[in-house]
Parts: sequence; structure tokens; C-alpha cells
Amino acid sequence: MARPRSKSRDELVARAMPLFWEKGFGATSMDALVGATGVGRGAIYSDFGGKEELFLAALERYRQRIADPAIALLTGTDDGMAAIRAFFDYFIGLHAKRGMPGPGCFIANSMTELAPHRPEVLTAVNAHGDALRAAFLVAVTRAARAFGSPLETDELVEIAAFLATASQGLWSYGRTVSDLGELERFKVALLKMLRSRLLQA
Amino acid sequence: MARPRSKSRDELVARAMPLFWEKGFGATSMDALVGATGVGRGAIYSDFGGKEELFLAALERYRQRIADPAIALLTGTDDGMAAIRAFFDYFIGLHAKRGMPGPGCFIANSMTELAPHRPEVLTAVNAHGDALRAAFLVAVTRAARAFGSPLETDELVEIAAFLATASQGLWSYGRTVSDLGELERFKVALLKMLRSRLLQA
DNA sequence: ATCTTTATGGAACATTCATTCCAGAATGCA
DNA sequence: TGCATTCTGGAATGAATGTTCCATAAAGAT
Repeated sequence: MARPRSKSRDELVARAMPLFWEKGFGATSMDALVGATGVGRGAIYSDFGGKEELFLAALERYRQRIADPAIALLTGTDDGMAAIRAFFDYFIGLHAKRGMPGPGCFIANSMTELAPHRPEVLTAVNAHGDALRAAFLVAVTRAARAFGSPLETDELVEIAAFLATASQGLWSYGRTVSDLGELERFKVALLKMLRSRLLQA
Repeated sequence: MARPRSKSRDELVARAMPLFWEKGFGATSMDALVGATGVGRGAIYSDFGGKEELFLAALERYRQRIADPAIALLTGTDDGMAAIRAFFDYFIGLHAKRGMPGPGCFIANSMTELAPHRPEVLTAVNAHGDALRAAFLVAVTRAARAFGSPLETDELVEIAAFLATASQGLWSYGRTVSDLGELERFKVALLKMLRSRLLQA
């Protein structure tokens, strides 16, 4: 019928996502997006309507391609402790590939910059938080059973929420620290603490 | 000799700080700063030289007036567990006064927005991180002794670093959640986990 | 009281940004 | 090959930003 797209909508989001991830919404200019995506301004506006919509699409893509697979690791193994270890290894591996200081977690970054002021971002961020807590609860519950832990559900819920929030501190921290080993040590410390807590009466 | 200042330099920083704290550097316009401080643009530029210098002054003020007193709580009591509880109560109390969702921690916010791109901010943020870890180590060591914990220094250092990083997750989280109780539950969970870890052989 | 000196704050400026627009290009169809 | 349709990307636009500048005002010194 007519001229086809030189780059698909998905491909456009894929190229924009790393920029928003690393520099945030405000510090990513439309010029930078044009340069990184290799398409003109008109294409971006006709496809998305504006910078904010493109950002939301990038955030959604991050959830699907990066965050959700990480969350899936938490529930993918019957060994709860191994699952939690795998979750952290996944993100630490991401930072290892990109080099330190790393980009952190796109969602955690949005939590500070945009979520407090943009309802749509807040919704996406909260949805991720809920999913993360729920997945941590699965892993923690499995680990508790394996250890024969006497802890009740209420306490496991409390622990899962703590782990989910604590892990977000790691991604913030990953944006400023140069030594990948510090991320590793965090993971080790967390696993040891969790093990002690579950074994405790 | 000449006309005195209508508002001291410190007072100017004091009024600018909450703006940068809540909205960050990029989203805080010079107009907003002029409105909040009640002085003209000329005064800001003659006193500081620019927006970035004013931001750095605000960050420094935050460290002195908000963060350092919090860190001091960690070393101010011989009871290590009580000290850690006081540290979190201090920040949670801050959020209770301002209403939720809260502003989080100015330094933690800067960690995501500016520190990766501005060396001076990175330096300030890292200095704070070092101080926080050191103070946590003091409190954790005291708590370990009180519990008769068998853990060695290396492990206490690891635990202190974990707690410092985990606590920063809480301040990020505090920017998006409406229920103050969630911050409380984080504190409770953290104290329980720490206690278990220290008691563990 | 006058003069000197310094702060003041609004106006003006240059820059940067997101957005809009349109002439031309590229494809599929007849 | 020629037409119709849709995408393309750079130029134009208008708003907002950080910064500079200067006439004015205010206080201390003499």
C-alpha cells in the first residue's frame, strides 16, 4: 500500500530504553533519542505522540525483558535460597557486562525521579514492587520449609517485603560504586542473614 | 560600608534544600528557587555562581543537618540494637512529619540522578556512604558483643555494609509508598534479621 | 546629610528543549 | 511506468531554561 517502516516500533523502543535507563527521563534529550534510534523526530511523534509516551514504552519494555525474567528466577526453582542467589546473580551479571558504575535498575531509578510526580509511572513501579514482593515470598517460603523453619506466614511476608526493598538499595548503590565485588558482598551478606533468620526460633 | 544582605547565605541554602530534596536537580527550576527563597536571581548568582553550586551547598547542608545527626545516632548509644532502631526511627519520623509519600533521602536521590554524571556529587555521596558504613559497623560490633556473638570482624564489616546499602533501598521506597507502616515493618524485619544473624554460630 | 559601596531583583539574553510541520522520498499497486 | 499512499527527517516554532546585566535601593562612613 505504502512506504514501510524503516524501523519497527519495538526496535525504536529497544534503542531508546538504554538511554532512559542510564540517564533518566529529564536528562535524555530528544536529540539524543533521535541519534540513538536512527530515526527522525517525525517518526517518534507519529508513533508515540511524545517523549513521555516513549519513556513509558521503554519502562514497560524493561519490565518485560529485564525485570520479569529476574522475578521469574525467584520462583523458578524449588530451592528457595538458590533462587534468591540466582536473582542477584542475574542483576550483578548485567552490571558486569556493562561495566561499573552500572545503570542500576531502571524501575528503581524511576522510583526516585518520576514516580512521585507522574501517576502512570507510579502505577508501573508499584506493580513491579508487588510482583517482586510476591516472588520473594515464594522463594522465602520454600527456603523456610527446606530449613524446617518455625516462622509463620506473617513473618515470611515481612521478610519478603524487607528483601524486596533492600535489594532496591543495591541497584541505587550500583550506580555510584566502581567495584563489582561490593555487589557480590551484598548478596552474600543477604543470604547469610536470611539463612540465620529462617533457622532461628 | 554598604548594604547588608536581606537573607544570609545559609538562609538561602536552607530554603533551597527542600526543593532539591523533593524534586531533584533537573526538575527544580531557577524560577522555583527564586520563589522559594524570596530573593532575586542576581543574589543567587552573586552568592553561588550558578544552580549547580547552590545544589552542592544544599546537599552539603543536608549532610550536616539531616544525615550526620542520623549517623551520630548509630554510635551514640552503647546498645547497638537500640542505636540502629533510633537511626531508622529518626528517618521514619522525618517522613511522618512531612507526610507520605515522603521525600526519601536527599543523598540517595542524588545517587541515582546526579552522582553518576557529576564527580563532585559522587564524591559527596561516597563520603556519606563511607561514614554510614563505619557508623553501622560500630553499632553492629556493639550489638555483637552484647549478644556474645561468635562473628569475626570481617563478617561484621560485611553485615554493616549490607545494612547501609539496604537502608538506602528504604528511602527510595519511601518516595512511592503511601503507608508509613511499611517503613516501620522494614525496620522491624531488619532488626529481627540482624539479631538472628548475630546470635547464629 | 551626603557620599560611597554593595546587595537587589526584574528585565533582557542566549541557549536548549520538546514539538510541529511539510516537502520529498520510498514503497506497493495498477 | 506512473500513481497513490505512507513514512521520513531536517527545518521552523514556541515555550522554558539558566545566565547576565544594570538601574535602583539601602545601609554605613565621614
